[in-house]
Amino acid sequence: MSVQSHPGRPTLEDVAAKAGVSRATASRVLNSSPRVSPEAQEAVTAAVTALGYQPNQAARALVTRRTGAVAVVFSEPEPKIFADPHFAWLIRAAARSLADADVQMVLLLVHSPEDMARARRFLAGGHVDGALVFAPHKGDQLPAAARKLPLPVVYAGRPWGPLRGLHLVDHDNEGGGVLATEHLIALGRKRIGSVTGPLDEHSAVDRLAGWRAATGASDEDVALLTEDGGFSREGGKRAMAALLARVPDLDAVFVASDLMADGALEALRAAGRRVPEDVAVVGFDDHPAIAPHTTPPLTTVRQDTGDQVKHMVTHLLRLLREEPVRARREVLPTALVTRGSA
Amino acid sequence: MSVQSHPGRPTLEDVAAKAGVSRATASRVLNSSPRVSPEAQEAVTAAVTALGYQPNQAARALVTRRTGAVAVVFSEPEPKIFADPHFAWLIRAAARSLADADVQMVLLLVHSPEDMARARRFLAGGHVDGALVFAPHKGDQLPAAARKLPLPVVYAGRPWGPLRGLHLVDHDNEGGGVLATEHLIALGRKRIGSVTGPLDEHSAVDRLAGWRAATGASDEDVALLTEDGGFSREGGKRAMAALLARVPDLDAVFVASDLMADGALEALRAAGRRVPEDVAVVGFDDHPAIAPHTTPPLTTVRQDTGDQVKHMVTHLLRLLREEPVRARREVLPTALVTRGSA
DNA sequence: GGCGGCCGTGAAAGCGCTCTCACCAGGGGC
DNA sequence: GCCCCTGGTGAGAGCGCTTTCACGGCCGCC
Repeated sequence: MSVQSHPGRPTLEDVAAKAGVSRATASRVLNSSPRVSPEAQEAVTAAVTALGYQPNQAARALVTRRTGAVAVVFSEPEPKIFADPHFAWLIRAAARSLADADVQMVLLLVHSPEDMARARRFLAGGHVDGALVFAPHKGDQLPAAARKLPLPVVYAGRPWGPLRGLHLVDHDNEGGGVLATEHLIALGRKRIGSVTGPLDEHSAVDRLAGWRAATGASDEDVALLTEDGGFSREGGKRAMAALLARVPDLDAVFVASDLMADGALEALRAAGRRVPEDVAVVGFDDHPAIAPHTTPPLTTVRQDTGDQVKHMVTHLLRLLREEPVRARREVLPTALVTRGSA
Repeated sequence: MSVQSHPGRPTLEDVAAKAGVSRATASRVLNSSPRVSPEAQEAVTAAVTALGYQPNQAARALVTRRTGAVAVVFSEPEPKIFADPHFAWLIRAAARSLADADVQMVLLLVHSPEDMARARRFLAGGHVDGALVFAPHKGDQLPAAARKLPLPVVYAGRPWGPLRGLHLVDHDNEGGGVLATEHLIALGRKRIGSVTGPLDEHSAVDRLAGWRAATGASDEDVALLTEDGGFSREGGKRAMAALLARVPDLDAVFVASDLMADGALEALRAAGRRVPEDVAVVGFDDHPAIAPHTTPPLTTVRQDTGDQVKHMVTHLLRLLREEPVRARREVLPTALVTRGSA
């Protein structure tokens, strides 16, 4: 004989009745409030399992003003999201970190102005408690729009525009660039070029800055020795070919992403240059699906993307709980991983 | 002077007050109920914009018993989700289709038994109105678990286990396999092999069945002329190499995915075979990031993944609205796309 | 002119939960 | 012996919305 007199999912009322306590006490047990007697605790727990009770999220959200969901927003032109395995990686890392924290992940992919409007509406609509935003490109409207929202946001990397008040988790891209380039210098290389990412992304700018700091390159050097590879495999190939044509005596290159480095290696093969004998190559990312599998295996700068996302999630959860955060901006270290290419 | 006397987001009450109507009428306008006078309509709309009103989802969900969210579940071993661009494509297609329908997408990635338990709990928890499930592997517990839930679910492709009562959108994989193989036969090829996907996926089994139907292969032929490439680039390369070693006079091969075909082409190059002169190759997927860019460009069987996901979403939404669905199972057509490889 | 019907509207119930507040024991301090 | 405090509990308000129900006014019909 069931305590429920009505159909459908059991409510807290049903649980309370079955446990012989009030709804308030049942609620206290569910939210593990300290002031509940062991007996009540046990009775309620038993009733919950017996009834297969699941709290109604909507009702809970209505009173707590918490949805238990977080948006993960990628603002990136369409093709990128397919071609670059980095994104799959980021999405997966976010899914895992958020699942571990028992918050649900609502994925927003922003490709067009309409998508932007929709995302803005969505974020303003109170569907989520906070957001993780990946919007690296210069001119992206999202960060500006997001900061008007009364919604905690943590950025991946440094977005463009004023940083004041923003929370972000970045990697030490410049430091990584220095690491890569100094490694090449230590190998005795003299003509060191760089295939850069698109310079409308801070990460690309910073990695280039690292190369420049280590080489002490002049403006003319930069124009001569660097080429934008757009963070794509094809772009890396094209940029490498261009660099070789312009600087035939190039003996090393710092390529600002593993995906581009894979393309660059192809271009070097096509040009008949041996790696690392003729040209040493250092990548960036230490992407597990790329760096160990290139020919030769790629020496690269390791950045732990999973770790970055984990930090972002931790940071956001702290903001949601209104706990003090150590710093608004976290910068994670990078490290050199030596393999065959340099 | 604001009508609101309290801080925070405006409520429907505020809108109603500002528009000079009751909360009920304001609600009717928001839900575009037919029986509202034009004046009331206008007044409410004006008040909404003036106040920047956004309905509280939780409150709405509480009474309508609708969350406005749908889960998208991928049950797939971990490495796959990185390496295969197909997934990024699926995720993007789902994001777009769901966004168009104004429902939010909650992404669930299931890699481990713990993930499974969590996903099950989540789906049972009433967080979402329905689910799109991608769980192609034999032995996956998810479909069995999901069918116990009082939750509309639409599957991508044919899951294993009893199909009774399941809603799914599949591609005509067998028909595609026939198409590919008959094309090779029409080219006059005599020794036609196949690199298959993992045979714990129905799509792989069906594509192989298509090849078999077209070639009329015996069981011994199957053992000799086919090799599992695991739907990965590396696997395709390895399987192709094995096939070449076993059947030196092979003059054509149907490779059951573009990613594997890319690997197979590499293996053929390494073995010094010309494509299509010595060995003709037909892939499967017509993946836009792969098929047009292989060397030579890949002749392949087109399946429109975006379309599949769109059908899944439409089907699910129909289920959610409790509208009649034409059929529980939809099978989308495939078509041959001729490029350079065959 | 009277009446039924329909249209637009508002009052109010209630969705399932959390949390404040009040209450009641019981124990310890004076 | 009285009071205060503390730990456990329950009654009930209220979160913001949808939706039922009842009501008043207007039209058209006989």
